[in-house]
Amino acid sequence: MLIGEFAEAVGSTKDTVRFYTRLGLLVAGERTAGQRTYAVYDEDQVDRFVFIAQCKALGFTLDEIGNGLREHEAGTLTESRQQEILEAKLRSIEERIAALRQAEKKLRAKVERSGA
Amino acid sequence: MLIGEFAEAVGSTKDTVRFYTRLGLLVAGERTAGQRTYAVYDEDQVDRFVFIAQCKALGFTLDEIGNGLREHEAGTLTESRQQEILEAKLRSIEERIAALRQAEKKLRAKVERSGA
DNA sequence: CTTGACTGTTGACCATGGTCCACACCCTAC
DNA sequence: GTAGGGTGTGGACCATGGTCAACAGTCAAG
Repeated sequence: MLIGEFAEAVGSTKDTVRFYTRLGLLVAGERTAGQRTYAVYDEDQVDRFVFIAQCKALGFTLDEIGNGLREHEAGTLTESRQQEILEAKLRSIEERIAALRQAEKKLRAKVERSGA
Repeated sequence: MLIGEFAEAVGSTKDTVRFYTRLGLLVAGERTAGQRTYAVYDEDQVDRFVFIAQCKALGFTLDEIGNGLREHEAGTLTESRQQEILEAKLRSIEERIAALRQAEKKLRAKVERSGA
């Protein structure tokens, strides 16, 4: 399908799809028409887009997702490697939570001081 | 003092100080020399910079800090207003923590699924 | 009088994840 | 043949918080 239909199918926009394609997160086929070529996306790319969206929801950046997909393509994305990546992200999330908690604690102290 | 000394005093860089000054977070005096004027910072600005740094550590953006400082200058930054701002930030921090926790939960589920 | 240190202005650049715009081409329907 | 809808490319632009580089003026020391 062409980009418009694809974007519609995954609930995104053509611009975002082009952006992901430029980043190599999605792979488009080509259809020539006159002197022009149009990008064509198949069902695999729909799955891929859904996967990307899920990873994003888990806190991965597009860059990290791209690396993961490349590892997958290269065949180096073993179970243990996946485990490793997930756990690393888990740790970084925990770190961010801890940092926010620190700020929260300080804020609470301030609120109590000025509110008391 | 001139910008270099000031930046040194607050443990920052000249570029950052200029950046904050452009944003109106810091206010510089002027000293003319020849056809040029140099920015001059006094002790008040040191305190101000320290305050900004503390706010940043609490999770406020420079924009929010600027608004707070302007309210302070306008005399509308009452105790209750401060309380309000701190509590709003507290809420937004809690929201972010909750969002990260969601991601964490999903990640843990994934880790356990693939690890089991 | 020249060198070096300091400063100012302007504007580009970094990452992040897009969004939007103009311009040009393609195909179909009328 | 022309309008309308779709598409592609290139580039600008948004927020966020700076960072860096080029160019030019100032000032003190040697």
